[in-house]
Amino acid sequence: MKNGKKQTRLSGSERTDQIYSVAAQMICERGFDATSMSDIAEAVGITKAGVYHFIPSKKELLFAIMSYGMDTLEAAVINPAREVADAEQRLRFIITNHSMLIARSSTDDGHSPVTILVEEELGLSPAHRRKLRQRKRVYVDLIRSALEQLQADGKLKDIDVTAAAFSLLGMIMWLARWFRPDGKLSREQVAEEICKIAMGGLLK
Amino acid sequence: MKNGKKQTRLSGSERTDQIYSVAAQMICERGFDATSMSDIAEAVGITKAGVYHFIPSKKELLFAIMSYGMDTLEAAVINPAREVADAEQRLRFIITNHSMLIARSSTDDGHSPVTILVEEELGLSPAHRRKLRQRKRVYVDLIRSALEQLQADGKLKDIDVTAAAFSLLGMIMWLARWFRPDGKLSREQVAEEICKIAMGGLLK
DNA sequence: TAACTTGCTTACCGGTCGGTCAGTTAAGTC
DNA sequence: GACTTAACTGACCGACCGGTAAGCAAGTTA
Repeated sequence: MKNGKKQTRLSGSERTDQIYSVAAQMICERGFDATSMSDIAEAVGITKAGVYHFIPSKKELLFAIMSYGMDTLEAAVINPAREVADAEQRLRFIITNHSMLIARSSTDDGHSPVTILVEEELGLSPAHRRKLRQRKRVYVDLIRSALEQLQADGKLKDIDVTAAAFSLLGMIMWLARWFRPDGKLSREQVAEEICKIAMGGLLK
Repeated sequence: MKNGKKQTRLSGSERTDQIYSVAAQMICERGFDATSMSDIAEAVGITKAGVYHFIPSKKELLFAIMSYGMDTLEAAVINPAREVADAEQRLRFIITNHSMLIARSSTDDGHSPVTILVEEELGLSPAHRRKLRQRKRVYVDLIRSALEQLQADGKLKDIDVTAAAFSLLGMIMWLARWFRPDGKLSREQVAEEICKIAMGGLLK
């Protein structure tokens, strides 16, 4: 111990959790390439080699963080949505809850693992990219099937279902780029606005 | 000349144009960080030092490419839109033409300078970022003012204008992520679909 | 107390990055 | 053919990257 920095030794799982958490925050704020393993190590308070005692590689780290983002989305939006029987209510649920999730994790200069799901695909290996894409496809299919059901019920406007599904997602994901928690609209309000606009554009 | 590669000497402006064009394509396809100056040099057919004879730095290169993307957007969408007197028609013009522009430059694995305007902000210096943000703000203000005019005319639904403007942009920008020229919808069709969905969500 | 495990450090590796510099070579001009 | 200009090369630089090997030191177990 040469300087005043705290030198607390942590248990393996504690340290691992801390590394993932710190790395997630840094990567979301500054980008994957702009965040070096030494940066992460310094922020955690140990050496780079110390980090590699717990983490196999930088790519695995990114994959784990993005998987965590997907886990969050599934837990907060996708799985609960499946419990909603009515198609229109299910769609409303998806829009508002996903919007809230994005808005909740937006800060002034950083994003959460839920939002970098989209941005850092280039850093992944082909195998990892394939896995995450598949999970995303499940989500898109959930939205599309809700739209198709509405179409079958004659409630949908005369629009292409695919274009509708992705336009919906675009509105929601774009939130991360402009929403500010200290703005004039609260998280709840902005989620409500997006739901209004989207449902107005889709339903007859 | 050691191998069979062509060794045509070009004039300064020709070479400069070629470098910008090749670099733009590569950076859009593979990302800014994943494209090294040596990669660009090799693709152009000269040495890295040769590239630096025409280009001051990598950051300037990125800024120039993104500025070009913004130029394109202004020429194809923003400036012509100002000539449309009716607010509703102006909004329709913006949506369809911006969508067409995005769709036109989407390929299977690459994007054009118009689409990376969004993705590679992190690679810019603060001063450059500020300049581009200001140009983007002008565009957002154009959309917002059209919406406000519609609101004053009582044609707009009861929605927040800011949320509406950004939702619109989200739908359009997201196109770059899912539209494929070989898909079942043509560029014109997809632009029309987005216009329908958006206008349906915004207008009474 | 001795053996073992494990959290962690110091020192280092090969490789690549953006960028520079001192020249070399081709083309244009007089 | 001499001179100038400008396109371009080859060799190199320091910095930093992701990742590793060997060993130390603190806690656990026998």
